[in-house]
Amino acid sequence: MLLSKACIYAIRASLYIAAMHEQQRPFVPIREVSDKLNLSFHFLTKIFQQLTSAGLMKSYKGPNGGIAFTKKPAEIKLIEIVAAVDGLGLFHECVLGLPGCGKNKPCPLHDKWAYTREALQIMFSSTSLDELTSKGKRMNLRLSDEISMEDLISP
Amino acid sequence: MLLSKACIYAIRASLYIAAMHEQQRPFVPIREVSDKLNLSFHFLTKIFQQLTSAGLMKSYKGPNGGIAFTKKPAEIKLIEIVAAVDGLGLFHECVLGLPGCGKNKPCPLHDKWAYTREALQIMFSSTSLDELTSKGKRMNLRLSDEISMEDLISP
DNA sequence: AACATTTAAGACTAATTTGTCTTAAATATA
DNA sequence: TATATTTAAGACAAATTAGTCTTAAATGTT
Ligand code: SF4
Ligand code: SF4
Repeated sequence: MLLSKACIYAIRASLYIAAMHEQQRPFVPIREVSDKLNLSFHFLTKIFQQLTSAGLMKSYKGPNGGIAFTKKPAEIKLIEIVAAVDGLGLFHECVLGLPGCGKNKPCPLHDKWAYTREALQIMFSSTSLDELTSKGKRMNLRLSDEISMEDLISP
Repeated sequence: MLLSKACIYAIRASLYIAAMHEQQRPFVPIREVSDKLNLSFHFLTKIFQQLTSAGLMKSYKGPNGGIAFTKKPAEIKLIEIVAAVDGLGLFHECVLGLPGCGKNKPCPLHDKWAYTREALQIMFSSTSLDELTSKGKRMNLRLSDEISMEDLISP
């Protein structure tokens, strides 16, 4: 699996929150996200704690509280979420799990892997949340096996 | 992590066996592989069982026994090993873990992911074992944090 | 036949990831 | 102040992956 479950959930949840952000609802309660996306509330809470401690989100307790991004969704790239949850190893490490990739003489797999690894990195670092949410309303970005971005146009 | 540990070990071990194959030693004892590559003998045994039951390898018991490929290393692509151990999900499934990728309207991530996913698939399906072992002798393909392909030229 | 070598199979343990639950702290509102 | 809402933190449990161990079966050698 490319991304851990926690990381996948983090991205899906981020897309939901980005969509709410566009509707002038910066702080979204975690419970709402977990309900809508059919994710475990407590598990999601822990995931969001990773995102907040990475500086990507801020939280507010109490009624009308919730979590919100610290930047506009247009400025948040998917790779920041991946980095906060799974780390950046995928984009730097050896596909065969050996230490010190490409440090000395590169191996014969290296060129191919380095190319593919960079394609991965480019994909995650060139895609912003708002790009997906705005396109998602037209293009059927699903956030769970039940709901699409389209369903979120009016909450 | 892109590939499971089992899958990584399978590839490393396959490269070792392919190198031995080129030296006219088709059947290699699992113990030799686990010793040289510093892998758990029993764990590796189970991994090889997956490869044999997938038809990729054959085994022979008793003295001078071991395991060997059923085809020449030139004809074995890395993706066959990945398929036998981790399956082909990586090359077909949604990066966000949602079912039915691209079935209905594709999502906005789809084009990017489909491209990257195909790059992965091409990398594994265009690379054969002998390509790595023969280049590996010149180019420093490591099989563990200790051993390079170069070290295997004379056993 | 007896013995040593080697893979097969499966039970078992350990580590990691995933998910649940409880309690505490912060905040808003009445 | 009392109460309801919400995140924080951490203990706990379940599931998956990784790794170990024991016994059996097959094969070659003496
Ligand atoms: S050079 Fe190739 S095998 Fe060596 S560490 Fe990098 S990707 Fe892995
Ligand atoms: S279209 Fe995109 S989000 Fe939808 S299943 Fe495929 S990769 Fe995943």
